[in-house]
Amino acid sequence: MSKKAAPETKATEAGWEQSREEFIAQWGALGSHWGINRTMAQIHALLITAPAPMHTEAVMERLGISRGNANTNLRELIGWGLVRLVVKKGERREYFEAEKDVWKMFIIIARERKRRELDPALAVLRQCAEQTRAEKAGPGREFHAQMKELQEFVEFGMKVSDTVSSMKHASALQWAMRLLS
Amino acid sequence: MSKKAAPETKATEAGWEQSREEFIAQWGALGSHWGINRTMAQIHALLITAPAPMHTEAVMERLGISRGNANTNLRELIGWGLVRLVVKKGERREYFEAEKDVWKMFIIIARERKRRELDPALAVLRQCAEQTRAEKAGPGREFHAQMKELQEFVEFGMKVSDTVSSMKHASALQWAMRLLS
DNA sequence: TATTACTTTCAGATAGTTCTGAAAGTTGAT
DNA sequence: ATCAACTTTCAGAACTATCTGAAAGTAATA
Repeated sequence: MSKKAAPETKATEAGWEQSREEFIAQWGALGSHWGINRTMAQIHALLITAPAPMHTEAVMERLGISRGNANTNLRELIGWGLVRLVVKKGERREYFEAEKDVWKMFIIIARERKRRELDPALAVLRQCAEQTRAEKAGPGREFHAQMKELQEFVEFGMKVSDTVSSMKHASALQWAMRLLS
Repeated sequence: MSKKAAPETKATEAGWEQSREEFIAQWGALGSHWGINRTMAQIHALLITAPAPMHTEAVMERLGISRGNANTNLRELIGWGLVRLVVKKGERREYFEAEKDVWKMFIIIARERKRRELDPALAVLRQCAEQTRAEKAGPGREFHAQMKELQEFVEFGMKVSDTVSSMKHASALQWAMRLLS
């Protein structure tokens, strides 16, 4: 009875484990739409629903993926700050644990997406606006105006995003409540 | 002098056309990070900076892409509502024109992303929360709580997004200003 | 120093996405 | 009904992203 799995891990819980399976699979599929790769999203889903930290081997087995794949995507998740490395004393291998607080997750993802999607866009817009500043009339002027407008819009959006993501959950909630009412 | 291009289209404007080239190329590259395909983003960039509506042939030539590709992506852009079909009387072929208002563009994109990214996520969460409602204790209960929490968070975010994207530009601006100060 | 228990890397394989171009379809004019 | 001018479709080609697995790397222990 003590050879492989922990005593209560397999027998009792068919119920929620089945939902969990579903959640992992679907979350993975959604990852694609979110610009996150499928495996990474699946590992994330697996870890946020894990009752305890898991090691690489366990992740590999649970999702049926290769060691290389598991390793790369775990590192990537750590890079995002969505997963932490946990060392258990007396153990060599590394365990992984996901950030479970929803608001923190949201902020992390929002920041990262801003960095990857908005920052480079802004750079392009600024450059284009700059280069055409001298245009005095005609389509050149129009183009300049448009780049400028886009640039300002993006900058504005970024400010809003920064403000929100530096709020504590409670104050964000309060603020949003006011908006909705 | 009247055979092909409008009189001032080619001679004067090397300057802004070069920036425009840059904008189109970079915007296309960014499209990938945005979950939009490169060609679609390029066509969009081309059209929002076009002084006048363009037809398929012109788009193909300007971007060096095939007819099939141009056609498919133009339709897709129309599907998003980012591009309108324009018919010129006395002409058979279809011209295309992009929505240039930044706020309108933003709303269209926000709605579409919500539809593609949030709606399906919500469906998964609801289902998972529902299926584990009966869990009374242990990891199953934890899982249920987590799905519920995520579900509520997403629902809340959707409400905020709906509220914002039904605002007129001016009131959104005013609202955001208050937030930032 | 050698061994063991892990982690990391990366070349090539696989899977997924996008593009081409030619053929088929449509529409309006004659 | 036929034609010319366009638009749409789609099978296969080209490209891109992701994954595998085995080899190389690392670090603790004896």
